[in-house]
Amino acid sequence: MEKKEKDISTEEKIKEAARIVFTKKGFSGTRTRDIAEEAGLNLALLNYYFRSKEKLFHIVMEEKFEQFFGMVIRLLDDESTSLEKKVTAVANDYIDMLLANPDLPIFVLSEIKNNPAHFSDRISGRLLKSVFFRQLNEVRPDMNVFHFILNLLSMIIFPILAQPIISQVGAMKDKEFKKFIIERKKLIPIWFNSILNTK
Amino acid sequence: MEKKEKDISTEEKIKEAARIVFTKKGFSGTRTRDIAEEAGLNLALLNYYFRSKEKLFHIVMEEKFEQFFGMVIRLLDDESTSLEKKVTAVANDYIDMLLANPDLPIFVLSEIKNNPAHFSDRISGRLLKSVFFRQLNEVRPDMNVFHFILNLLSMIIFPILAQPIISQVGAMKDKEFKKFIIERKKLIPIWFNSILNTK
DNA sequence: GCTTGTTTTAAATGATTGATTAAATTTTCT
DNA sequence: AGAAAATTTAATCAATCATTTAAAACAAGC
Repeated sequence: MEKKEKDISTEEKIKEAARIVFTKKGFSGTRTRDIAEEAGLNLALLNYYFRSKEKLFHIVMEEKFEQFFGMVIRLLDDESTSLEKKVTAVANDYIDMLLANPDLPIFVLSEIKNNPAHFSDRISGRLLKSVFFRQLNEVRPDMNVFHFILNLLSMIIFPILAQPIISQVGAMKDKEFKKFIIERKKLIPIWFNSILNTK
Repeated sequence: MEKKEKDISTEEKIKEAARIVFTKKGFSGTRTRDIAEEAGLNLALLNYYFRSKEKLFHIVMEEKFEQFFGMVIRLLDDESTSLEKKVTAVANDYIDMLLANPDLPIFVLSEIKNNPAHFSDRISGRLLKSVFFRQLNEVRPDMNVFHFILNLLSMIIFPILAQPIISQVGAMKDKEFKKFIIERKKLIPIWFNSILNTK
């Protein structure tokens, strides 16, 4: 008759399992059975709580897109911090978040690619015209600011995307890789500055 | 009784269609029917010429991995060119190749991620210990060369991965984007040098 | 403890998809 | 032309998968 309180609700268990499996395997690589199994629940419960695989996916996807873009947008669209502070903040916080969620970038990039409509206007509107853009434009009015922002994001995100290759090549073990990425927190602001000061 | 010469063989038609569909949708997102349709051929022909979806995929995947890694390895493992020449060569040739094959990077990264075993030793062996690595190490013995090579590849590859986002955000139209990427052929060697000269 | 509404389970259903088959057609060689 | 081989087609199979159903288990209020 009424909602009972458990340690964690079935609905939330399903969502959590869906987050894990969808981000790891993508929409088409995920079977609803994988999610039920990951959640330790009966398969029919997925359709009982969420009407379909698509609906459940949509919920997870919106969350993940917000996670991927939200932090970087908030950090870059801050009136109160300087350009330099922004770069170090993004390098520090964003790298930490990506290390904790290594499946996130490829998931977001893949799913936007096979269905750009997923990318809500709510997010896209905030990406352009951030304070960061204005500040960059003051320092280098001669140049397309997209080059710089893409350089920054490239240097942060790409190594995370490339980790499976780096592992497979045997270049680094997982522990080493993490140290390597954390090193970049310090280095990226330095590199970014030298790029910025190159005329 | 014997192989006949046609304008293009059925086998090659299937392979070409498989290249297109697999690189666009990945293994799990591709239905064998999609490939047959793309090739304008009957579904049964796929299993007649290639024994299964997996086998056909494997052929395409090996080709694509070679395309993705082969060029950059050849350019970087050349005894006869200087470090600077290598950077400009990679920026020029690799960007051209990626512009012609925009689906390639995300395909390779995704498929290696969900099945690292796909990544053959033949390729992985060549990636490390290229001449480029040795040359970089001479210039900056104080620093992990992986930082530099990843910076270079990041700046080249990531914007291609991000194109669907850039389009969706409305930041650039397709023509603009291409011009933007081509601009980077000139800029990346400059940036890379300033990174390299930063102590 | 009985009723009522909710949650969970097991089983089934129907659609999709990779793979096979057998017959038909075309090509190749003599 | 005619036999043999290769290619193509349509029909079908078998497995997988998302979704539905119906009944069972459970909780809450009286």
